[in-house]
Amino acid sequence: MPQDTTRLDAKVAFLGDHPMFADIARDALMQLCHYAKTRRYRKGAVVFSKGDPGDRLLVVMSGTVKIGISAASGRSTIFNLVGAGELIGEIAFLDGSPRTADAVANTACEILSFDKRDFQPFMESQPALLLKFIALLCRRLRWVSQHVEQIGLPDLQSRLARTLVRLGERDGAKSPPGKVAVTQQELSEMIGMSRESINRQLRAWVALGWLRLGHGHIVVLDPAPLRTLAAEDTAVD
Amino acid sequence: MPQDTTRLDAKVAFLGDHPMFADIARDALMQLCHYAKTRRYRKGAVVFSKGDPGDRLLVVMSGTVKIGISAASGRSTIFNLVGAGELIGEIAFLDGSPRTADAVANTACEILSFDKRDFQPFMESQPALLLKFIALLCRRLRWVSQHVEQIGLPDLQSRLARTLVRLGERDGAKSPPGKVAVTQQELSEMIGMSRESINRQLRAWVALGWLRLGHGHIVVLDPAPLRTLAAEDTAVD
DNA sequence: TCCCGAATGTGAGCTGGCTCACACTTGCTA
DNA sequence: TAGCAAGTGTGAGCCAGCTCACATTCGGGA
Repeated sequence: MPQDTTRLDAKVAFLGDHPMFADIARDALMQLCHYAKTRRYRKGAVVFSKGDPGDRLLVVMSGTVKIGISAASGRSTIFNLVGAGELIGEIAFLDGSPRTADAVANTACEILSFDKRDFQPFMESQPALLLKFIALLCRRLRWVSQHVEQIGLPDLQSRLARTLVRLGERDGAKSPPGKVAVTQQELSEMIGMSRESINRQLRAWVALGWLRLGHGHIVVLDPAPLRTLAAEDTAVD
Repeated sequence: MPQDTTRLDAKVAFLGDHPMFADIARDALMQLCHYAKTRRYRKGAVVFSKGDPGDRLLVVMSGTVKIGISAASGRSTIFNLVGAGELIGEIAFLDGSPRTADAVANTACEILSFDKRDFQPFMESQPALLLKFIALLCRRLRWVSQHVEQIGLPDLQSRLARTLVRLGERDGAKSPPGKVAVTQQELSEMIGMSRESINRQLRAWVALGWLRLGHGHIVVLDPAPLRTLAAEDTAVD
């Protein structure tokens, strides 16, 4: 099956470039890729839902995925927006309990998945990989903790500023520096404040020349004053 | 030095009972304990501060420790209140970056600490221990993620209810079932709402017979209605 | 090229929770 | 056992941000 070989090659190439898997011996990687499945999702498709068994580890190959919770009331909270190269669903996968959040395709995307049955024995035979997972979990914890910090920030201004800076630091190194691909609706769901209020604050910052707004993205022109606003309690060192 | 032997025995006994270290061979454990230091802190003492190098792994032997951030403005946010047997400082320890939060003794307490120099080589030679750390990090992530979920809950009622239920599930199995050792001030710092508002809501629930309030603790008499209030968006299964 | 849905922009009230300012209660400790 | 600090209880006013209700603008398909 030439088709399968091609796809296998694509998977091996992708993972061989991935910081998480790069150190793994080529033949072990090929072995692993044999078991990995890729699947395409259209925008808005559900990748997994809160409560599902966490029996697969997923890697985003292209597109972006929204990790969050949608309440029955229609209200929803976004924990994280992840892009190509990022692992998702690793928590439930690693500790064997049900998924704690929903994952929804934010754009059309392609996702690689490993079955726990195949991946776990492999993982446990590779202490180096365990260490990578530990590093990944630490990174996630830091990210989520920063999120919790904002609960302490009382006003919209600091919360929004902090979120923009945080997103900017993570994604802003792309094509136009400082560009963050996020809608105001999404910001609202990350921060927990209304879209309207967020829009008003963003406009105010545009007037000051700190930002530029576009459809579905924001360009941070001058991160310095935002960082100052966000600081407030990072006055540690 | 008989003194040292006694203390060593105490450490070995403590760790031997600890779920994280119980599986480790006795002699390896003794080896490890040789390097471990114990230290007492009085109430309010700083165990570590945000920005410090994360070069030690700490285990609370007695008392409770507050993990959080104190802002320059006096405002502070509590991430977690941890008690005897719990590890603290594991994130910075594991990923080698500075501490992301402050740890302050909430009561007088005794804390065991491992130096990274001593512990790391030991850890990396024990894949089983790595898996335990992974499990620990997953538990932490779940805890913190639940915290983030509340950002989405708009009103004080649901946020407070959820936090009480969450604390109750964790600590409530103690002597009087449902007793949570937390002050209203602490609740306020965890939830990010004012102590006064929290007090008013708690009183309302006392009037309904759901709670009993004491100095420095709350007894949840009837968790069911609280759980309902907290649910709102956990309407998954 | 036209259309449609998604995203953004903006005004006008209303109100939950904040702040400030106190009194009261409890339990430790000297 | 008196005193004091920490924790709790409560009123009054005010305002940031919410909700509701639209208009507008963009961008991608048929």
